[in-house]
Amino acid sequence: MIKEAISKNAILRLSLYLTHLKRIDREKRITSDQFADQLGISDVRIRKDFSYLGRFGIPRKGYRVDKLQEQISKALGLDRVWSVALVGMGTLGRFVLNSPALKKSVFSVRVGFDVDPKKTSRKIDSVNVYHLYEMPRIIRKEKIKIGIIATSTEAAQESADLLILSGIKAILNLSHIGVVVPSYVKLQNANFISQLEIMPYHILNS
Amino acid sequence: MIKEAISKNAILRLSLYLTHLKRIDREKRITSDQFADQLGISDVRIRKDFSYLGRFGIPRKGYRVDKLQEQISKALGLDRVWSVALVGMGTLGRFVLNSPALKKSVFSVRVGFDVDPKKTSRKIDSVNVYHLYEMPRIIRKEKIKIGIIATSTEAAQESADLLILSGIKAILNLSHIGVVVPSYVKLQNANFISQLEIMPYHILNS
DNA sequence: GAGTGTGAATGTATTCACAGCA
DNA sequence: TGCTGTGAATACATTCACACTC
Repeated sequence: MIKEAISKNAILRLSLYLTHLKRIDREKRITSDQFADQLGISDVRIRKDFSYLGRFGIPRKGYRVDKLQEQISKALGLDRVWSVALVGMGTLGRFVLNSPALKKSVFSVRVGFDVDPKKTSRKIDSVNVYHLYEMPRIIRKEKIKIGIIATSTEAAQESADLLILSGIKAILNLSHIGVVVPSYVKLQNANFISQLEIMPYHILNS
Repeated sequence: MIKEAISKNAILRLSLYLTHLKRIDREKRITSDQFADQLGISDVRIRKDFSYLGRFGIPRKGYRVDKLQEQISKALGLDRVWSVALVGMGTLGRFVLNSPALKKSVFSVRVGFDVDPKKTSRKIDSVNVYHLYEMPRIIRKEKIKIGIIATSTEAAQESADLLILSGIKAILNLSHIGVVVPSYVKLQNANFISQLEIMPYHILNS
C-alpha cells in the first residue's frame, strides 16, 4: 500500500463524502454505485478517491461505512480538534461563530479579533475578543494554525497580513475580495457572491 | 476574433478580476503584470483569460480598466440584473438577504420561501415570503432562473427538487450538505465548512 | 523594448476498460 | 458474477516560449 499523494480536488470530495457518511448508519455497508447515486458523482471517481486511502472495499459487498469514516477523517486530519482564529466580529463573524454546523464540526473558534474597541477585551458569544494588534502574541501562544477572515472588504488584506505574521498556515477568506498570501499559506476564498457570479454564464451558455 | 469557449475555471477568475477592477480607477490602464501582482495569479494566466474576451490589450501600455470591466461583465452576463429566489428565511437566509455585497451586486432577491407559517405570506426585509408549495407558480411567473438554498440540511434536497420543478437553471447551495441535481442544472456548493475541512490536510502535508 | 497574444508542451484530473477477487 | 481497484487513454488547465505590435 504505497502512499500516493491525494489529488487536490479529491480532498474536497473526501470531505463531502465524510459529511454524507455521517448521515448513514455506521453499521451498514455501501457500494460505490449506491454512493455515486446519492451524491451525484460517478462511481469510478468515488472508488479512485477511496483508493487513495488504501484498499478496504470488498468485491460484491462494498465498503463499511464506519471504516470509511475513520479512514477519511484520518487522511484529512479531521480526527482531532482544530483551533481557529476568527477575525472580524461583526454580523458575518457572529454568524460564523453561531453556525450550528461549525459547532458540530472539529473546528473550534478559540479566539476572536476586531478593531472596534466596543467589541474587544471582552467575551462575545463565549469567545474572548482582542484587538488586532494583539494577534501575533495570542495566536502564537495558542498555536493556532487556521484563520477565518470575516471582516469588511477594506480590512481583509490587513487581516490576512497579520494572520500570516502570526504564523497562521491556512486562511479561509469570507470577505468579498481576493486577498494575496505567500505560497506557503493555503488560501481558500469562500465568498458566496463570487459563486453566484458564475451562474449567469452557465445559464446563458447551456 | 473567433469565439472560443471560456475555460470553466476561467469564469470564476474573471468574476474575481471584475470585483478587483471595480476598486481601481476606471480611467486607468493596467498591465497583466501589475494585475498579476495585485491578485497573486500568474501574468500569463491573466492574459489568457482576457484573450477569451477578444483582443484589446495594447503592447507597452496594458489594458484599459473601463474596457476590461465592460467586456468581462458582458461575457459573464453580469451586465444586467438577475432575479434570485431565496429558500429558507432563517438566520442564514436573512444574512444573505441583508449582505451589503449582495445589495451592491447585479443579483436581486425577488422572492423568499419558507415552510414556517410565521414567516410566510408577509414581507421580511422588504421581500415577499411564500410557502414552499407556492414555489412553482411564483418562480415561473417571475421567470426566475437562479435559486439560493439557505435552509437547514434536512430541507436542502427537498428545496432543490422544488426549485428544479419550478424551472430554475442554477442553484447556489449554502446548506452544509451535498444536494443532487440533474445535469442540466448548474449546482454550486458554497458551504464554508466544506472549505474549512480541506485546511488540515494542507497544513499536515505542506 | 516592454508589453500582448497564442500555439506547443507540460501538468493535472477524469473517465475508460478491464484484471482480479470474494 | 458483481463488485473493487487501477493502468492506460482521454480531456482539461496551466505554463512555457516566442512571434508580434505599438
